[in-house]
Amino acid sequence: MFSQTVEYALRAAVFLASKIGAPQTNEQISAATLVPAAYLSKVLQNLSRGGIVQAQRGKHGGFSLARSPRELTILEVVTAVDPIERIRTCPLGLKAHGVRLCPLHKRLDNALAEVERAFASTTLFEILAEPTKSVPLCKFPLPTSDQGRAKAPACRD
Amino acid sequence: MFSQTVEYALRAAVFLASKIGAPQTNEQISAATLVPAAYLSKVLQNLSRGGIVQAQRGKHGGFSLARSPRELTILEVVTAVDPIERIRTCPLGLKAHGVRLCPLHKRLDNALAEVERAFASTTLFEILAEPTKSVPLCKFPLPTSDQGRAKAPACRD
DNA sequence: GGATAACTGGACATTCTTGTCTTCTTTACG
DNA sequence: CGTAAAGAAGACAAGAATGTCCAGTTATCC
Repeated sequence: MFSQTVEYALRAAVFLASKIGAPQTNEQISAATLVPAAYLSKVLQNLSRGGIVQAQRGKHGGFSLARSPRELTILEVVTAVDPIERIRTCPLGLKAHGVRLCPLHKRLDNALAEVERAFASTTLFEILAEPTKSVPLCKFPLPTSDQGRAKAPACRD
Repeated sequence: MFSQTVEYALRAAVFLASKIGAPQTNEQISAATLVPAAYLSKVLQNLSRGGIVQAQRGKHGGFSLARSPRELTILEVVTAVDPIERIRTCPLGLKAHGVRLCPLHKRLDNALAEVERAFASTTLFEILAEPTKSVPLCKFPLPTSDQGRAKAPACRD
């Protein structure tokens, strides 16, 4: 139900959030997130236009998050590439319905609202900070011992 | 975020729910729901295969709900034409993630689960029974007086 | 049983999403 | 300044979703 583009954008954003201060090239992001490089560059362009990431051309260039992972939400990433379209007026174009949606569309819109709310309430930071055995984008599970727990393990880079 | 097909299927299902005992032809449903007739017939075929509606060929034929509106949920209609695909395994195909989704995909899947839950908890009957000024698929708002409140107003047919 | 009404199924067209490729521009570094 | 690294932009290809059309099949009625 979420588009491929949304999935790709989130992978890229989460990856960049784990690389603060170190711009990543399209190739590097592609390798880490398993998103086709040629398409990823389009997605990153949209994220750039949407103010989610910053692009730097030339040698030593690449993409980096434009804002702190602590304030960047899933919703903002999604909105930059494939905005959730709330149902604001009757899809049948019935004038009588206008702003007041019928019970059917009210429920559909409520579901959209709930998704929006959920996405708006999670930051990239939270996703990276969550203790889990499945580190985002990481091939290897966290060691169960507490060796190397000092910081999140570096993965796929 | 919901496909056109889902929107169309729900319109048709709600309409049929308001016409229990009276099969409606593809043309009638199309006229009432403003769904292109040629495409609607495909949607209805899927609803038929999914056991949501019953098709009757020949003169006086048409489509009718296969089950009671009181037990038919939005989710069942949606599932028949365009199932919500929950995220069950890591979309990157990382073996280490397997069944345990990473925090990112866990949240995406939670959103899907929430939509599923919301859809599963609403029946077609509830949608028709809800007191509102915007009757589903109906061109005209309910009269504010209580004349003609005996049953839901007939609309678009 | 013939005519008519209606769904069925398949072929086709159109549009949108996803994906690829090539050329251009910008930047850093020697 | 020249070269190489990198993103930007546009054209194009493939596939899926949406939409249209038509011939075939089934059911009812006279």
